[in-house]
Amino acid sequence: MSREPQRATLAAVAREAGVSVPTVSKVVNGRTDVASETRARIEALLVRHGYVARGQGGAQPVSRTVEVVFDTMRSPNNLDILHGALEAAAAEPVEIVVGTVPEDPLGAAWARRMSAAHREGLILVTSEINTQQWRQFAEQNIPVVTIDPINLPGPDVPSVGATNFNGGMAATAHLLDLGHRRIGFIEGPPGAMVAIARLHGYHAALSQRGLTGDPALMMAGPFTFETGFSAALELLAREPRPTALFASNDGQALGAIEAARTLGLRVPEDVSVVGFDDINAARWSAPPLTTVRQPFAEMGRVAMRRLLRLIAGDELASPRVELATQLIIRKSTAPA
Amino acid sequence: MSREPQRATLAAVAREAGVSVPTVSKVVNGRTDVASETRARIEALLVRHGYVARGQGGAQPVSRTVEVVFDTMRSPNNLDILHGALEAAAAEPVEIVVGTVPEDPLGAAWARRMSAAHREGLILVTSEINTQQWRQFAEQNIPVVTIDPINLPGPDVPSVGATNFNGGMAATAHLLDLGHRRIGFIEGPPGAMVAIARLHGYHAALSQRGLTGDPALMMAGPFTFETGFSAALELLAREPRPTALFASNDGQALGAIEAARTLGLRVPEDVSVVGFDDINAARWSAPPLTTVRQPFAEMGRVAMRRLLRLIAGDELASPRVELATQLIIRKSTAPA
DNA sequence: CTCGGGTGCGAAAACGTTGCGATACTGAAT
DNA sequence: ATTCAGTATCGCAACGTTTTCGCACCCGAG
Repeated sequence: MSREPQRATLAAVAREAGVSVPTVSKVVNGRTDVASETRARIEALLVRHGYVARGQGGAQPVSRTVEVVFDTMRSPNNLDILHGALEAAAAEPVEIVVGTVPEDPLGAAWARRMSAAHREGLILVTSEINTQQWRQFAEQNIPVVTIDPINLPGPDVPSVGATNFNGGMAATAHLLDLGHRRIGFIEGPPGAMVAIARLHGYHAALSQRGLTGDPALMMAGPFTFETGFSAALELLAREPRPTALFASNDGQALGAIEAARTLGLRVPEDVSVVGFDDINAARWSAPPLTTVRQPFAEMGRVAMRRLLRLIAGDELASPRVELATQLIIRKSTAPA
Repeated sequence: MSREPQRATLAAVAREAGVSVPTVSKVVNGRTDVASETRARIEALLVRHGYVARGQGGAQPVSRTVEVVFDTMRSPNNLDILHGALEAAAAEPVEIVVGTVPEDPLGAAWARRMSAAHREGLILVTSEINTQQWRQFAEQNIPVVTIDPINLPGPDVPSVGATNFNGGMAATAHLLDLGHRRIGFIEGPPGAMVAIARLHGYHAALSQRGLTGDPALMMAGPFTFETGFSAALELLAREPRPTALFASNDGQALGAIEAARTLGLRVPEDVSVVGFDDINAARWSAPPLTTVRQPFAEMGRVAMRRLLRLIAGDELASPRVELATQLIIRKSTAPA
């Protein structure tokens, strides 16, 4: 076994600075008989070694942690969310424990475990939260902030999301402006709030121009490439063929582009495609995908900041915050 | 392993920790007269032995944590690595604190902070580690496992990677088998070990057939789409034009495809393109990218399992482990 | 009584502080 | 140029303080 772990000590600093222990001590105590150049060098090393005076070591720098829980580790969006959350947490500083939704999210064990581990709060990403869980965390005094909750949480549950409705409207309006009238819509998984909001944005943009969506131009499924592919195959077989497709996320949209290619249709000449999220692959696809950008990193930042405020005991003026989405027009859309 | 018939006892923990029974007792009872380093060591052993106080049967869930530190939160590979690490950690169970490389990674403060926070180990992803840091963590008795370290770490530093050399060879051999002879190579950032290994695999495959790489067909740069784009623009302007490009990662490869398109060249009819990593976007690109798959999730799993073994006090038979890469042939390569 | 565990206390080590002297350097007087 | 007093800088050694940990002893259950 190697030797004991050692904490910051004057001797270590002295050795590295090439001076004696007393000299370092004099720097710490603000004595004057140290050359300013030596003093500067030692002070830098003191910081680097994280030296703390022995007496006041009692104020234990107990590390603070919050937990960030994802429903899945597969969505690339989650990395950006985590990135933003990390940035915001670094300012406090608070550390982040990552996890996935536990096996039995309904039991009280989850909240108790977090309490026992001294987690100060929880950010729940694209997951479900029901009133029972919410109460359990409240009982343990653990604030919870959700990001894009799957279900519609209670009105008290703080949540951070994006303007999915506006984004859906903007994308649809963009297609309408280009002259498209038959716009196929690939819905997200049934019940997911973000998907529902996008769908309603689609409808809202249509009805704003006195149009109504054709139920025959709707397909639903999970947020996957495969869903987009198969849904687009069906939608593009409708007569008359839709001239544009709006997919509920980028994975679906890229699948739709692939489906169009399979059918011998050119994007955007024969059919325009719009996605949602603006993942990396959207920028790199052929053609580059017109899509609605979600500010994932910013959502992570905001969620963390709100959680930290809740931990500090502040009240949130509004439990729900929606960050602006932005329509990014690339090459997958063209006039009808 | 020796027999462990008895319930965990203070004496056993004390013996293994090299302290007296009373000292362990003091840790259990939260006395203050125990050095924090000693306390951390004993606490870890208590958890590992599954010690439960005599009176209360209920096992108190003391949370154990390890830290996973990334150099950047932008690489999509990192999410898969984290995913695998989480799976392996869940089995123990151990929780994962994520972080990024601190401002001053050279100072001893990092190791000391981790020790103070009772982190039991560290996984360092695509980062640099030098002898000094390695010693500092060793001094704190914090095992470190690296994943794809940027530099060539000391021979003692445990590291997990992929067979980058073999992958580079396999991809190049694939192109050679298709009849390509002028194969442009887009290198990774200078100094990165993974990039160097891929480059050498390329050279090895060439020389195996008695060929040598043309220095005029080499371009280097970061692992980005933009690097791939601009490098490919230059490479494809060479005379005679290379019939294939091998990029050191998928981002570069997708940039190269875009560059080919810009020049009016068809992929794969006019130029074949191979990437490295097999990110999602590779499957979804047009055409789908032939690439060398790295088992990122598996790398995360293996790294975590090795770290947990080091924490348990086991020795690793071999500090370096390379997991197999796999050539995924899609549609971006064709006969010359 | 034995075994597992808890605790007061003392000793030793670790850590930091301080007085003082050694050394080098400066600048002015010789 | 040399000397020499003055000063800045820093280490030595001794000292004071706190931390740490085991010994010895205690308790309670079986």
